Amino acid sequence: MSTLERLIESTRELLWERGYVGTSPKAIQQRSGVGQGSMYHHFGGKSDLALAAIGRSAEEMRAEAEARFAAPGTAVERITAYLRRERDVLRGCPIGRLTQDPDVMADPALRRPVEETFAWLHGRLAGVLAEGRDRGEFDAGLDPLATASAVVAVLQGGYVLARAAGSAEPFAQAVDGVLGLLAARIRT
Amino acid sequence: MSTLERLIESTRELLWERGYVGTSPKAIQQRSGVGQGSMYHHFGGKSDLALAAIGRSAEEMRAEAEARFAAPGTAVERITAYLRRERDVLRGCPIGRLTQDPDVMADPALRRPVEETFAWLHGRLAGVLAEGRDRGEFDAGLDPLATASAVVAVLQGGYVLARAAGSAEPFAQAVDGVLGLLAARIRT
DNA sequence: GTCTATATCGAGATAGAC
DNA sequence: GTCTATCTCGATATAGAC
Repeated sequence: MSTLERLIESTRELLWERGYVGTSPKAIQQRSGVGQGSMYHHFGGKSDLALAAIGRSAEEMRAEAEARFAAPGTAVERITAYLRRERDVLRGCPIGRLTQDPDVMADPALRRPVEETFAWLHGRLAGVLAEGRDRGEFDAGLDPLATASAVVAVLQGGYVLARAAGSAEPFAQAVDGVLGLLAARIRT
Repeated sequence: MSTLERLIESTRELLWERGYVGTSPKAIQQRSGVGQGSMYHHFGGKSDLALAAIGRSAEEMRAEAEARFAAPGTAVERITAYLRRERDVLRGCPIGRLTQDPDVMADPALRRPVEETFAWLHGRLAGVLAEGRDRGEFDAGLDPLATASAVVAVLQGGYVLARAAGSAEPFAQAVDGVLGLLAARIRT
């Protein structure tokens, strides 16, 4: 892996584990095995590194979601596949966790990818739900926008509950919970 | 307000705004107006202050929730009141945000109140849902444990979405979403 | 109880040699 | 491009006077 690549990946991991405030340039150098001078040659500083790392996480998150949304199947099947996809629950969401980082939210450049990723996700999920409703899979009273927000929130909140409990179980239970509620809206 | 009180309150606010890693003893002294020597006289250090502050937040969170759960009304009415209660959405949850703090989760003493608060909340909500189901308010297929997890997750995830968007709207939408799904399980 | 002085270490860079 | 030296602050205390 190239020096540049190792810097971005190490920053990504550290932001994921410790957040922006909790990540130091020195820690990035140690994890990547890249020297001080080299790091500052490739990047302007901590925020510059973070921008590259966040961009990559956002891209990956969208690709993972899109793969499920674009797959064949009913709306519920695709949403179920999205929610139940394999993931390291206790690690949490690399983008969602940044939301709690005051220095990230205070910097427009770092904040934009966070905002855009969730806006895209919400819109895409609402689209899948609207499509399902229009095809007659759901009863006509289902609200695609509100339901999409609830689904995304269950994911993000599921991570919180899992970390609080030190176990992936609350996450799985929360996902089961929304899917159970959603199943009741399927037209028979 | 007493010196001790000001220290705890200032720590509580700072943990809420900036997390444990992002809060320094100096910042606590400045916000509280308490001097260095005085602070270290009353508390052993940063983690000791945090323990007192977290304990207070946890207590408050439970009291706020219990007030809604113990009120008169149907299960859905009480859960609606809990979810729609007035709150400063963009500030987020003082306990949930700690979940993203590696130094909090690594310290058993700081972690315990976080874990216990969510365990209590989940159990209490599941109890309200089970009671509603047993009274015939819901259809018998409703799963109280999974639904309770989903409801708590929507709250915690709603904060994440709101902060990402810089607006309280996604939170309200997510709450509307679960309540809309839950409403469909009410026996007519 | 509260204050000021002092100490150690890491954060976050910049400078210039190689 | 990479390395080492150096710099300035702030984080997090401890010590001892008042």
